[in-house]
Amino acid sequence: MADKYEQVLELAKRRGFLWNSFELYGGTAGFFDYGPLGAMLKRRVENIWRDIFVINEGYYEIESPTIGVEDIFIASGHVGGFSDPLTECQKCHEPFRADHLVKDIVDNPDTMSADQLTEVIEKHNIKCPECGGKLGTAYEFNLMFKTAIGPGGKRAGYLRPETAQGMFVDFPRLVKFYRDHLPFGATQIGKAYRNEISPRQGVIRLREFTQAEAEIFIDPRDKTHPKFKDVADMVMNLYSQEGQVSGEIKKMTLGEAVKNGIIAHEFLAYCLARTYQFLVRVGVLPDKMRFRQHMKDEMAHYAADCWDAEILSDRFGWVEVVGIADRTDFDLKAHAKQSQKELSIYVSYDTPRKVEKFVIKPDMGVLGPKFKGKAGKIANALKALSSDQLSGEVIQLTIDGEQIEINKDCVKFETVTEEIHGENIIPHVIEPSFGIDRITYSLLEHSYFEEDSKEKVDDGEEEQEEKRIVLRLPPEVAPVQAAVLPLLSRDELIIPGKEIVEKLRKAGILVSFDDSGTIGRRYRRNDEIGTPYSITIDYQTLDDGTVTIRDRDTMKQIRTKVSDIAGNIYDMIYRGKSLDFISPYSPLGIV
RNA sequence: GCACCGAUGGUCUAGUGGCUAUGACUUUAGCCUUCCAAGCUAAUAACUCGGGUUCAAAUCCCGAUCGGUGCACCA
Repeated sequence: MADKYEQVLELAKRRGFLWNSFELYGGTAGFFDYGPLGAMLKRRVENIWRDIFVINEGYYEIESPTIGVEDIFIASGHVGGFSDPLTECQKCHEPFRADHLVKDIVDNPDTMSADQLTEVIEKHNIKCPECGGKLGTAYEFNLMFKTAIGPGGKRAGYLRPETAQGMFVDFPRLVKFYRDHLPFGATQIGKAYRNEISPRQGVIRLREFTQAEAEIFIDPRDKTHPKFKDVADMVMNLYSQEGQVSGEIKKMTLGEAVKNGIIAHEFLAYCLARTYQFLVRVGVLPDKMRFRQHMKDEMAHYAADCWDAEILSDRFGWVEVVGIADRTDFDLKAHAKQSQKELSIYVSYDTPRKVEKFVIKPDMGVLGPKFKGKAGKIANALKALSSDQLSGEVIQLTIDGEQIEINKDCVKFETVTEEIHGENIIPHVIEPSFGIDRITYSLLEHSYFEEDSKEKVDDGEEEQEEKRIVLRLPPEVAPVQAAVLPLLSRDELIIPGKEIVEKLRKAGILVSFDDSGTIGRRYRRNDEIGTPYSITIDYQTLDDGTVTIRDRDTMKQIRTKVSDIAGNIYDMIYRGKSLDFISPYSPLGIV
């Protein structure tokens, strides 16, 4: 029994959406090509993402290299944490974590190299816990693809396992670009790479995949969102930590969810809303979508809250397609530590704070000439003293082992009240991270419909049902936006058809032309790839300059003037107008 | 990575240790055709790869690759 995945993938393969990569050479698991229609579809999905996050939210897109230097991934934890030392039983071939096997024997197995672990295993004669067989040499399996930068292989480079680090690394530049104001965000759409041990599930788990990520830097003291009120009434399927215990998905508004503490704060909830809008706009069915909160033990230790957008797929069940996390200041702190640079931003207080401060002012006019080269050190030593120590007639100091006496006249001190206007803080990061490939696949699956066509052919003995395959893609993401079809394959219809093609192309519409076979067949061919509108040229076109536009989903047709079609098609694709809102052409001016 | 199952034109599939390896759909060219795939004529196109057994292998055996399923893995 063919399931939907099989049906969708068969269509995707046949019509040029998705192909297994390197098929010519036998293929390799974990890699997919986007064919002509798939690449266009994916690009349109990405552009809608840009429209929402870059244009509307104002989080500019950057582009950083797909190869990163080692320091980045030491800081991010991918070099250490993204790999595990494995050892395999030689007899039953079961793999085990080498460090786990020796943890009762040595103190810090997780800091040991694979060679050291092998040594320990051999010395203590550790056997396979499953079958008692001999264990093989331990090796590190890191999920990052490693390469060498430059000749000699001295400098390690890694293909990035996520795009996020690019935004973190550029943080100081971004702060300047956004002129020292929080919140701000930067986004990136690009490839990431993970050398999965055994990728399965087709396009769901890839070794090379496209991420669209936003890193939004916010003030940790204020996690509200100015536009939250616009989305507070949106109803979502929320599968919270509690809900997962009781197995209950709750429909509720985002306003309620924040108020009841189910979602940690407004900013995160706002990101959920935008994610929902994005997914629906590209063609994911709202009923087959939910937001699942990470359980406490599932969440990274530093994360304040984390929600995944999940999409229901026929074969794979609920598939994570987006992760939305409050990563706090973890990433910036990690890079600050690794790079030895301060990664913070100055923020002003609403009202300046008054702080009492004890100020010591050594009189350099006296100290300088008297102590010459030592004057600087003496001044610093004086500044470190407390008011008690400064209160005597003579102050005793030890500088470089030498006793020095300073007259109290040489140093002034006082308590002053200072106004502090702000401070350097490390922003928190809200990170919505989208798996574009999974989303693209999901919307294909959600758009895929097989319909029984109304006519059944009675073939004498057996009755055959004719089915129509339709991809009900939102017009905005459909790769081919309109098809121009002469009713009959005759020059007098083909020539005006080709003129219409040119006209639509000039209007920026991706259009195909097809004059082969019967008209019905051509409609079906276009239904199958999701072309939303078909324009048919018939003999009336020659008389009065009108054509019909056929709607993919309803199969309804409407007649309109050739001079109007570019505008009409554009409005229907990009402005959400439906066929019903196009005024039909009538020679008498009567509708 | 382990175990089990599978792999035949673009798609779905028939088949057998032995002549030019089925069929349907698709596609292409042409005919026909005034609106929803099924008319006519023709054409293109396949046994996953490597090794072995054999006079002969797409078929049997072994291995690899890819795909599916279960286990492990999925920061």
